[in-house]
This record gives sequence, structure tokens and C-alpha cells, in this order.
Amino acid sequence: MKRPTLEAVAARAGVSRATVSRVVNGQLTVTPQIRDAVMRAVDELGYVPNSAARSLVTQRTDSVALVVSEPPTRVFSEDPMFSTVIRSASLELEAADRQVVLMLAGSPKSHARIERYVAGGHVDGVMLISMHGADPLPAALARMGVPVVSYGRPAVPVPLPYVDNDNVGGAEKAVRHLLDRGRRRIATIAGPQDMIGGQDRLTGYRDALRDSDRRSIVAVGDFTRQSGAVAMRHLLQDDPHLDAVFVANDLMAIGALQALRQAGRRVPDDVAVVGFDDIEAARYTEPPLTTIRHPVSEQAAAMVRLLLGLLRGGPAASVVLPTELVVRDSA
Amino acid sequence: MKRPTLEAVAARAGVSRATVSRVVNGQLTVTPQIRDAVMRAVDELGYVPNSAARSLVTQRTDSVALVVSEPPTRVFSEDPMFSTVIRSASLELEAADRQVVLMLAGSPKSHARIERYVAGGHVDGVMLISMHGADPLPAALARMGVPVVSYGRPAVPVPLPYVDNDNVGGAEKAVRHLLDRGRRRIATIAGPQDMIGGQDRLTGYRDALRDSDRRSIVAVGDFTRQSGAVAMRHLLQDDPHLDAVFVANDLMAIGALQALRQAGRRVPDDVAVVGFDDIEAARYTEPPLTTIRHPVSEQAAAMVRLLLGLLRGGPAASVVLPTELVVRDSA
DNA sequence: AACCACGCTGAGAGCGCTTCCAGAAGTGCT
DNA sequence: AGCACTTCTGGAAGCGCTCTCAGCGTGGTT
Repeated sequence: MKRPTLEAVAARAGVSRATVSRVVNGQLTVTPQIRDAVMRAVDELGYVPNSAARSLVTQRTDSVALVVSEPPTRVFSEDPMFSTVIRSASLELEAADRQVVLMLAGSPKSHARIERYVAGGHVDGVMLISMHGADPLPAALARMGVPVVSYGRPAVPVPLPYVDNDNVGGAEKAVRHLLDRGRRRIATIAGPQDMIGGQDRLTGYRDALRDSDRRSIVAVGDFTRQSGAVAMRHLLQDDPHLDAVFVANDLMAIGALQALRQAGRRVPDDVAVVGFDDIEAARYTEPPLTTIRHPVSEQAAAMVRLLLGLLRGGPAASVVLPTELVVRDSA
Repeated sequence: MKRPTLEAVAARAGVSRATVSRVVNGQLTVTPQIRDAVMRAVDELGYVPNSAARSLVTQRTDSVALVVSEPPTRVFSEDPMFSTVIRSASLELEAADRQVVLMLAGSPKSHARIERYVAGGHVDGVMLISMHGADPLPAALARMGVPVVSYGRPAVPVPLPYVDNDNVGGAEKAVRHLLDRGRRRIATIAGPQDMIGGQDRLTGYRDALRDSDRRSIVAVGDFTRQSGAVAMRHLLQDDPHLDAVFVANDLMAIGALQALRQAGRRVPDDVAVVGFDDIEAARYTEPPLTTIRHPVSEQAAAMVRLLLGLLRGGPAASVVLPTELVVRDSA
């Protein structure tokens, strides 16, 4: 029971292979009658074009790689954002009739594999989700002539179009909100400084404070809940009188809330807390977390559109999406 | 700047295309000298085989589809298990040098797309992650001669090898634990009954209770946190004297804890709670949640191995993995 | 009536690879 | 030295498709 080929359809419809090919590919230069006859033959035989044969001649594959670089701390794979990005990107690509080939870029070994794969022309383009700075993959892929886009701004300057959210602006918003509420000693728990999100959010914090005359109080975490709790304890030791803290992501903010509770501080009365990301769990903390929301799905969708544009020969114009302050009870 | 072909490598190495092909595919019938010469030419030219041409003749694609059927409630995409399964399956497949094509099966429209895709021989096999019963996709795919395996037992009886965890046994363990602790009125918050996990965990609860003379008290949720809270309130109305509840997943258990707190019940003093899944958040609830852990990563890896076995012509032997009771403070 | 132009179809080449088959070269034996 | 046998390489076919190009038929024009 072999799959029918163009040949078989052509024989059944009493036309040539070329004509069947035209019909299947939707060319309009075919007489309606013949067209119908071919369509009927296609249906009857259950014909589906062989993609290997097709891409052999067209040099296209109609599929793109979604390369996920995992940072050392593995937060990413436990992060709900991971699935949101994958889901949104997949939906958007499927709407454009492209297949998604998922590739995990953990080890250097897998880097080689991915480079080979992409160099081999198995995919028309690459979407890169890489959050840590030292990653050589973006540069490597960018070099080999395949359209590549990045989810999030690449940490090292590499000529790669990207879609990011406004991390700096978001952090500024958060800090300004705390200032507006009359907070005077505003600390921050920053993210890892080898991740661009960690860097930018710290920059935003500093920028917002610079305009006021407050001094900055910084602890650094690694975006995990535990590290947030640890950092918060350090901050409380360093400056027992702090009355607000901007935390670079919600996971760490949840850890910080825990640490504050254990230290006997009331939130927001004694210490106000603002997070970043607006993950699901931020709604259910005690008290519910004030945070900065950024549009993860839209960012992923925008990334896909950017890549599809490149595939059509469009311009490589990076996109930065705005963030939004979500005020709940913690600040 | 075109990619080099076999032809080019052959010319450079001074041999025929056939020989280069043999070397590239690791056949051992080639003289070491020639082999080396070919390898050198491959390296120098940066040759990478064209997969389209290769699969055109071999009829293999070396890639498998990972089809994710999303249940109506969308818990799945917010479920951390989602990314765990994808991640684990990807790693296992990459180790076997197979590519992962990710496909979302949301709408009936996408079903048609997936069937076409698979029927078109674009992939060598299919892994199905489908949790709700009415899904026609498993049966449809099973019918068309492509190796298919399922993550989780298919809800409708369909001749499809699967890898599942022991939902029934796990639920029994949970309830027996509550019985051992001397609980007398043990309710359950069941999952959706159109999902196999929901069904089986309820069965396990009933089985464990049948052996004792306790009566069952059942509320049904949809695996979301909110539905857990709602169900818990109903249970408290129905039977204010219940002293334990087995909740069919942790997300609902977290909702139940919330509802219990609001109703002024202490956990575990007044009401003991056992969840299912052992998600990350279960560690951080107040009090930490006693729950049933099942090996998500291993289940995914086992599914991959099962499929790879099928591709090699192996037997279609389904696998059921054991679960484990994790005792924390809530019961 | 003859010619031209246009619209449509079919023949055929070729995409890059694997693999069968035949033939060349090398080995051990009589 | 000659033969059978093994080992290895190259020629060539063909996987299923697209697309160029030539050719045919039709209708309009002079």
C-alpha cells in the first residue's frame, strides 16, 4: 500500500504530471474542467504531495527551527513563559503553513548538531530563544546566511533582528511607581547579569533612581525563587530601613515575599514589593503581587512575523514591545 | 554561494559519488585511505548532506512529530508538565539523532492539517500527547500505518501503544495514606471525567475506599486552581464534617487549600489534603502539600524509546510507570 | 483565406542522493 | 602461471516533484 504519486493522479485524471502539479499548487492557468478532473483524482486516491521531492527541487522546506538555548540555571524550562512562547510561535507559524522543528541547545555538542542541521538547509529560517550572554550560537547562525531572528535582544552585539520587550522602561515604571507612593529607600533584587533581561532591568532601576536623589541598593539573584529569598535577607541585613524593593522577576519576588514574612515585615505597609513578568502565580501570592506585565505571546508572534517577513525578503527591523504596570496589593 | 553536493566532494576527493555516499553514511567497505581522502574533502568543502534528497530515496525523514492535543480548558499549556514532557522527549530524540516536529492540535482544522502532514510521510512516527477523551486524532493516526505512540493511555480504546503512569495505583496510595492516618470522612475532588487521568484517579479513590467501609464524597473540577477552590466549598457544604480530601491534581489542591483557609479549617488538623502530580508549587504551599509524584520526564523518555523501538520494527508494548507518595505537611 | 498571437498542455530535464549491479583489482590456491 | 574467489569502486538508474520550453489548437485580424 504505497502512497500515490503525481504520476498516478495524472494517469487517473488522464493528464500529464505537469498539469497535476499546476493544479495542486494552485496555478490558475488550468482549464476549470481539467482542474476539476484532477481534483477528483486527487481526492479519490488520497494524494498528498511528497515534501522531500518537493523541497528537493524548490529548495524550500516550509519549516523553521525553534532553537531554545537553556541557561545554566534551568529556570527557563520550568518557566511558564517557555511554553507560552512555544505555543504562541507554533500557532502563528501554523497559520502561515510552516512547520516548527524544535531544537534544544543545551550543550556545546548540541550546538554543533544545530549548526550542521541549519547549514544543511533543513529549515528555511531560525528562531532563537537564548537568554544568556555567552551563547556563541546566535553569532554562528547569523554568519551562515540563513534568516535568523531572536526572542529577546541578544546579549552580545550581533547583527540579528530581534523582538524584545522594553525591560528598561518596565523597570523604570516599577521604580517610578514606588517613588510615587512615597517610598524613600528602594532596593532591587537584580537578575543574573549574564542575561540581557537581568542587565536591562537593573539599568532601568538605576535610570529611574538617578533622576531622584535616592541611592541604589542592589542584590543579585539568578531568577529562581530561592535566590530571591536569599537576596532579600541580604538586603534586609544591609539596610534594615529599606521600605521598598523592585525585584527583577516574579519568581524571585515570591521568594522575597517569603523572606519578608519570615523577617516580620508587613507587605506593603513596611516594605512595598514590585515584581516583573506577571506570571500566573503573582495573582495568588499573599498579598497579590504588583508587577510589570509584558506581552509574551505577542512577542513570540511578532518574532514569527519578523522571520516570515525576512523569508519573503523583507527588512530586518527589530521590534520592542511596551510593558505595563499591574497594580495589585504588594505596592 | 551554493552548498556543496556529493558531486563536488567526489570531484575533490577524486572518487565517485557512490563512494562518497558510502563514507558519509559510515559504511565500512571503503578502504581507509580513500575514506580519509573523502573525509578531508568533506571537511574542506563543509559538505552537509541534503536531507530532502536523502529522504526522497530512503523514504525516511529521521524526524518524528510531537503532536500536542490541547484540552478545551487549556490547563495543559499553563501546566509545567507540558514543558517537562517536551523537553525530555526532545532530549531523548536528539540523542537518537531524530528531529522533533512540534504540532499543536487545537481545532478540527488543525487535525486535518496534521493528518495530511503525517499521511504525507513527512515524519517517520508520531508521539501523541492527548488528554481528553473525545479526541478523534489518535484513532485517525493509528489507522494510517504510521507508528504512533501516546503519552498517557488513550481515553477511548484504540490500538495504540502508550506510556502512562499508574494513576489508579497512585490515587489508591493517596487514599490509603489518609486511611492510615485515621481519617474517617475522605472526600475527593476529581478531575474532568473526559480525561483519562481524571477517570483513573477517581477509580483509584473509589477502589481504595471500597475496601474500607467509608462512603465516597465526590466533587468534580477541571484541573484548574479555581475549580479546586469551588469544588472544596461545595464539599464543605455537602459534608461539613469531612476530615480529609484527595485532590486529583496539585493545581486544584492549591485551590482547595485556599478555600479551606477561607472556611477557617486548619490543614492538616481539621482536614488533611493530598494532591497529585508533585508540581514545583506543591513545595511552597501553606502547609507544604503531600502529594503523589509521577515521573514525567521518564514517562516522556519511555515514550520516545517505545516509538524508536517501533521504528526499528519492535513490539508495541505499552508501559505503565509507578508513582510515589511524597509526604509533606498537609496530610 | 492565410497568418499571427495567445492560452493551455505535455515532454523532459534535473534537483541531490542511495543503491544495485557489474567490473576491476587483489588474494590465495593448485 | 593460471584460476577461482573475494573485496572494493564506479556507472547508472531512479526516488517524486517542479518548471522551462516547445507545440498544439483556437480565435481574431488583415
